[in-house]
Amino acid sequence: MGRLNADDWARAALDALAEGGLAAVAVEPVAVRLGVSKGSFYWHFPNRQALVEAALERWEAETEAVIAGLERLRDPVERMRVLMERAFGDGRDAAISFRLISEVDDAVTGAGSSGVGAVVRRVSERRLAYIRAALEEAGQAPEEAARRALAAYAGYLGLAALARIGVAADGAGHLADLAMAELGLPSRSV
Amino acid sequence: MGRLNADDWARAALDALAEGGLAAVAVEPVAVRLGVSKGSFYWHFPNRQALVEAALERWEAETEAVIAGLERLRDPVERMRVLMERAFGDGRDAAISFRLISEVDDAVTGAGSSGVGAVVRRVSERRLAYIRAALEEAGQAPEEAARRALAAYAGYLGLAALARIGVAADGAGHLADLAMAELGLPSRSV
DNA sequence: ATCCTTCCATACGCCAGCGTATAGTCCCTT
DNA sequence: AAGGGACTATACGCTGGCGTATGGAAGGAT
Repeated sequence: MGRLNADDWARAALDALAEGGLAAVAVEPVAVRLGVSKGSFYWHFPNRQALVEAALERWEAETEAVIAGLERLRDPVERMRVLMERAFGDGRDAAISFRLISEVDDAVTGAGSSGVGAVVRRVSERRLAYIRAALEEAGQAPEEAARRALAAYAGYLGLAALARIGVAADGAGHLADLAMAELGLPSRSV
Repeated sequence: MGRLNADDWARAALDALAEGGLAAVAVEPVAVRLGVSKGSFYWHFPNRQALVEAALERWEAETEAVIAGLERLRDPVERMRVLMERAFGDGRDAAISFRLISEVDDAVTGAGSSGVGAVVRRVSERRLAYIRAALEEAGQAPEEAARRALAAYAGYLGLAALARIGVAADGAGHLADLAMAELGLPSRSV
């Protein structure tokens, strides 16, 4: 592992975030993870805050990438099925999402000092809006779509949390089917 | 606020936990919250770990108290309705629950150094088992009851998370009805 | 071959929180 | 009133993480 660039640090920071939460996105620990000293870090970034922001940026970009990938599917039901299977198959994103939300700066909705709140809120809304849109495209009334999207995404977050402590068995396909049912969509091709 | 006892500290620690997560259950900050210096703390407790455990103990006891209260209701459907209204009306317990889960010691399922994992797992299972039992008593098949209980509790956690960042409007009664539907139970007296 | 840019290591000062030691203060008992 | 137990304040050393300063190495350009 030769020289590093800012992106290597951002990637490692996101990994640390998934594993240990925001507190783990710390300069010295991540430096150890990269087998390097923090002297390297302060070359690429001005401070720790910038590292956190870089990790969040990557996370947000991943959401956009997933959505962009789904857009190639014409059938909204198919899009949701692929999304659910992907969502419940991974676990990494759910871990990040959940941790981020729970660690949003103490001031509940207020403009947190670190700006984490804004990103988390933006990404959450984006995902909900995307699911809502797909459900409406599939023929559901706006109100019903909103309700189901919220229930499904909340379930996604909660399930990830429970899976993390080993309470919910994380059978991938099984959970995806359950989520599809909650969305009011058929699990297999009509 | 005269002299303090260990219970005062435990109560304050649980408050801190609800607001700022495990990291906020720190000796000096809680001392400030109590308007006292940490000299007091180390008289009542041997170390910080003991304070965390005391807070967790209180939290677990609250769960048992709620269950004990529900047991006075004969109809399982009624029990669940009261539980859901209480659950979605408060928000404090949900905040504690999902923060605790998300902050369980980095080693995912492993025996965490602080023992937080064990308590969280125990409480989560207890709640799920209680809901499952009520659903079965209400006539649902074991498998269905397990599925619905899990979905409802996961939704509870996720919704609390989303409400925290202001994404899900937290209309109390509305959410309770939604949860009852997810449990496959009627929202109002038959 | 030398220089300059890029990247990294080491050493330092700083702060917050943990835990300890020590010296109180208040109140209750006798 | 004197003594002792219950509770608290203050001061200290220690650790981990932040940020700075400074001095290299490594490799391409000339």
